[in-house]
Amino acid sequence: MIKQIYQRLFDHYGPQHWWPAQERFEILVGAILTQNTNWQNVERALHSLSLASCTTPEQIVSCPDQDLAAHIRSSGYFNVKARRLKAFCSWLLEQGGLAVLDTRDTGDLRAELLSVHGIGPETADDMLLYAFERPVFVIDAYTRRIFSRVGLVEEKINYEDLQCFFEDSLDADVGMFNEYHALIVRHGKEVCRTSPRCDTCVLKDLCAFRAGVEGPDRP
DNA sequence: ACCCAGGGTCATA
DNA sequence: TATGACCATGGG
Repeated sequence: MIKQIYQRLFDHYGPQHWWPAQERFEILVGAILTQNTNWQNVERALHSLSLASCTTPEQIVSCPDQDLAAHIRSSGYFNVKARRLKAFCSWLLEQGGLAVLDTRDTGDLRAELLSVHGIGPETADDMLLYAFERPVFVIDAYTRRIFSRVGLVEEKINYEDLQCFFEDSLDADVGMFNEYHALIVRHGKEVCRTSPRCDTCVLKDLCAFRAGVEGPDRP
């Protein structure tokens, strides 16, 4: 069923070409900036960082807090995210850079990322999948919403359990994990929002909701 | 005027 | 361990 849903989303939306960034470090920065934030606002912040020549770990750690916060202003939570960016960049530098981290075991790397201030499970997994190209399935609010709505998992399922649900059901394929998560976000943005609009949904027949009619076991 | 967005931390009970 | 407050901009 999980593979069939992937096929349907892919057939309907096509390839999403994620992560929308050019350099690996930009992916890592974007993963922090996009926390609970629209990607369009993140792009402005990334552009602003670029204009300010604040595009390397060294430049970010040496940038005054006030200035860094100003550069990423458009991405929201700018004081919080400025501190998180600095924490991540100083960690990255003390680890010896990306090339060193590339040699690390995926499980160890994930645990170390989670130990950095401001990096939680989703941000860590974004980094692991899209920047380190490890076969880790990214979970987000859309994933939980879509897959509980089609009745495959409980609505309150926790992050790790939902992640295992995907990773146990699918081949560990980085390219497919990349596309699947991107498709879930795309689908979530277009159709499956907080209030169901299943009339135009590709997963219409699977969803507990129907257009204008509630499912029998749903409030 | 509302609600939401590609979360995470910290303080409380 | 489990909720709730908090962070904050920009678009619909």
